[in-house]
Amino acid sequence: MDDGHAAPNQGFDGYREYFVGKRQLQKAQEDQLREVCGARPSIFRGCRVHVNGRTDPDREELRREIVMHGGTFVHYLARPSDATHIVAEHVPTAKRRLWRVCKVVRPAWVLACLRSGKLLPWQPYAAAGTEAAAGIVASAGSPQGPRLTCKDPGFIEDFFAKSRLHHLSTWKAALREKFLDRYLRTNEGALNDLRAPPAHILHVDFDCFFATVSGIKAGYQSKTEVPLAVCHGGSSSDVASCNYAARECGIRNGMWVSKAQELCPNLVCLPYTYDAYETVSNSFYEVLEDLKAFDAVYPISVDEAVCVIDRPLDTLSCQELCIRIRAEVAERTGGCVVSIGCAPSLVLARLALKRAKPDGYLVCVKEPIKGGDTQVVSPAHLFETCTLRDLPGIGRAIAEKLLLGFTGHEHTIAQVSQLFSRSELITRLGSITGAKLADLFQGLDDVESSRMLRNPRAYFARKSLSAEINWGIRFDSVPEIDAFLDRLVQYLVSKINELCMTTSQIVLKIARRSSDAPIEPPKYLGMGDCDSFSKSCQLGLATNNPGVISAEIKAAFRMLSCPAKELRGIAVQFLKLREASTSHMPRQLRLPFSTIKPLETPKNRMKASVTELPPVVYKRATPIKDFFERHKRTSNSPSPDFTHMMSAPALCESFLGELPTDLAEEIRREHRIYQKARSSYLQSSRKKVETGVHGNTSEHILENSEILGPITFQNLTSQEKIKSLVREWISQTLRSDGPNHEDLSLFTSYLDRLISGGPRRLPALLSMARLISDQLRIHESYGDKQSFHEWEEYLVRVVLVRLNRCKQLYTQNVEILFDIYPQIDRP
DNA sequence: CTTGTGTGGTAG
DNA sequence: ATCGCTACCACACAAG
Repeated sequence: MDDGHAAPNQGFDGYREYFVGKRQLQKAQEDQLREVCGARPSIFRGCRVHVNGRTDPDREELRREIVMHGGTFVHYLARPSDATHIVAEHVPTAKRRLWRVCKVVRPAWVLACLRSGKLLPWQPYAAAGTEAAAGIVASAGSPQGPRLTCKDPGFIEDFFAKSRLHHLSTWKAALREKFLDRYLRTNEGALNDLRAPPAHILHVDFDCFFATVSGIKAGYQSKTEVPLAVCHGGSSSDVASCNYAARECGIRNGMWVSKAQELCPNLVCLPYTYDAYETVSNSFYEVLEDLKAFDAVYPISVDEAVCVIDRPLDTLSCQELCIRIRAEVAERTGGCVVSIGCAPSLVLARLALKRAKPDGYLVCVKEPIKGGDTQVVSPAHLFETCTLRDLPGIGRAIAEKLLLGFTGHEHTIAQVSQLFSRSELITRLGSITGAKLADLFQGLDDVESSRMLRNPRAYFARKSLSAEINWGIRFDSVPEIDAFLDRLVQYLVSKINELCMTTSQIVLKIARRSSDAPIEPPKYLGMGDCDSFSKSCQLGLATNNPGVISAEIKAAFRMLSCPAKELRGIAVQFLKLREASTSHMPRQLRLPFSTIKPLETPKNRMKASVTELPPVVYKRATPIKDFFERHKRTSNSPSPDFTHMMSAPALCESFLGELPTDLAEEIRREHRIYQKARSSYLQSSRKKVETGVHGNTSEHILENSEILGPITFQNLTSQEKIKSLVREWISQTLRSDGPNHEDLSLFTSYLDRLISGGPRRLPALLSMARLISDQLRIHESYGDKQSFHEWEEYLVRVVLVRLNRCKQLYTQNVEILFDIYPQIDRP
């Protein structure tokens, strides 16, 4: 095809002659080649090799190597059996059936044979599109186990292991943590005190990172002409990354493989190679470190960093540095290409990087010498050549708000900045976004980005932790979802424990199929068009306790009233993170006061004010968006009726007795969770009434304490007898179904009467809290898990909250550490 | 005015 | 088949 010299321009009659003549010429060339280098090992003896389509290395080079190493080159493949091996980057769809039994290999096979000096098995090099290639991928991935669904226990881990976006997020978080760790220990790798804007900023970024690295791993050169894409497979899988050869055909990241293959039938799909991405990324950051050229290196992502030089440097030195970085990275990463934008601000560096790609660098200076190097440009040049969307933080939605009907890719920054004044931007986009864009138009960094340079400690510090899954979510019933939520919470709790932190606000976010979306979207197991809803929940106390968190999340799911079958996505977020404990003891909850040691010295007072709990405020349960409207919308669906359950005081046990055991069990389980949702509503509204009516609660209670007699529980007055009753009650219910809700209310009201009894009743209250905690500790490894969680929740949400409230009423500056489950170790 | 919740957007 | 994550900011709105 592309055979150096074009076919002679002759008539139809001449073709046969031409081909015969050409074949003789080729034969002669090959004989000559063999003579010239006869001493080479005959690796390909007996092989008849045909090369199909565009390859890398190209057809001529492959031919030379095959012939020189004893093989026969088959120029024209009349029948598949004419060749023993077919070399191709991929199998064209048209040939797939014809070549089904052929050995179709990638050029990498030839290279590998040459390297090892012998004929290698062809199967590992099977070209994309062959059955052998599919077989290799499938068997290499997982050992043919049954595919996991979202109902299976290992689903979350399995999904995350394969999700590119999960990996990107995880890597980013790890890099930030690593940066912070080093910065806090040594102040190394960051600027000490950045008063003035730094002199030079280099934004360094790999060209199509995944595609290049996966390509190299599959035997392609980093700048191959072969169009490559990284994806999981099939037609509705996403192109995670494609190389520039593929982009020339119009293929874009995020596009579906089916669309990409329409645009470019030659496209070669490569599997993800997450390990290799990590390895290359590590080398990348090592290069930046080893260069010792920067005052700071800030991680942006696995394949992207911002390097800062805080001293004046002439333009030529900047260029030399860019060239050096590119060369070093290529050398240390098997040929990967990074592009670089160098400028006096983050925005300009970013724009310069955009224009530098692919495979280049660009230095932006205020006044470049006219007619000088093309790698040096002015800010104005960047504004005239970059589009609105190239600006950081300007995505689809914002661009469309400004340019109705356009995506923001059609207009240059210079054009758009002419169209809008600062105040117009603020009117259209809001005060902060508008002002930010106005600043960006001037080449000034926005506040948020420059915070990274000015205060990296705050910028990189983690403020939340979350996990979400919006693929493969297909449930039939709420208990299945409960089990999933339990696992998701467990996953997050192990993460938060690794961080040695606790959370006091959690959020459940769900995606629910839009009413006009089909049950099954075009993407296999995808979420399709969804509405999203969220419910947040204040915990009152910071905790890492999976039982407490799980119960809240499950209750929150009820509040969102989404029918199980409509659920398409689930997210759980931990907000308001705090350091777990200053004493490094696992799973301690701080209680508000102590009978052991009141703190009085000024020194202790100081300490107490630092570790003091935030005041516990019972939040009003806020009505969620369109709650009743949505409930109405779903009330004729099979989902349980939330408001009905809210008002139902108890289950009729005799009725339940008539039902099959598993069904009755399911109903009881449902009921328990609705009771939780209900009780949190009742408590919060009662609190609202109390604080609303009595301005000064403490005075009122102290007054009452004068007229109250002995405080009883179940007609018992003796503290010891009450305690042994409660001990028995807890121990029994832990081994069975958990505490009865009515019983809990009675006990709570006893606790409340103790509180109203004034400060002298506090030891009794504290002693009850200890008793519950002790019982939980004793029974933790036996008994029913669900019951345990219920008692645990009661302790944290009801008892501890009351103790905390008392602290505000009666005592100040007193604290103890209340060790609830000391035997549980944290990693 | 401040505060908090729920929703939406963006980046890599 | 296919793996549509996650941290963080900003806004609208409601409630005090």
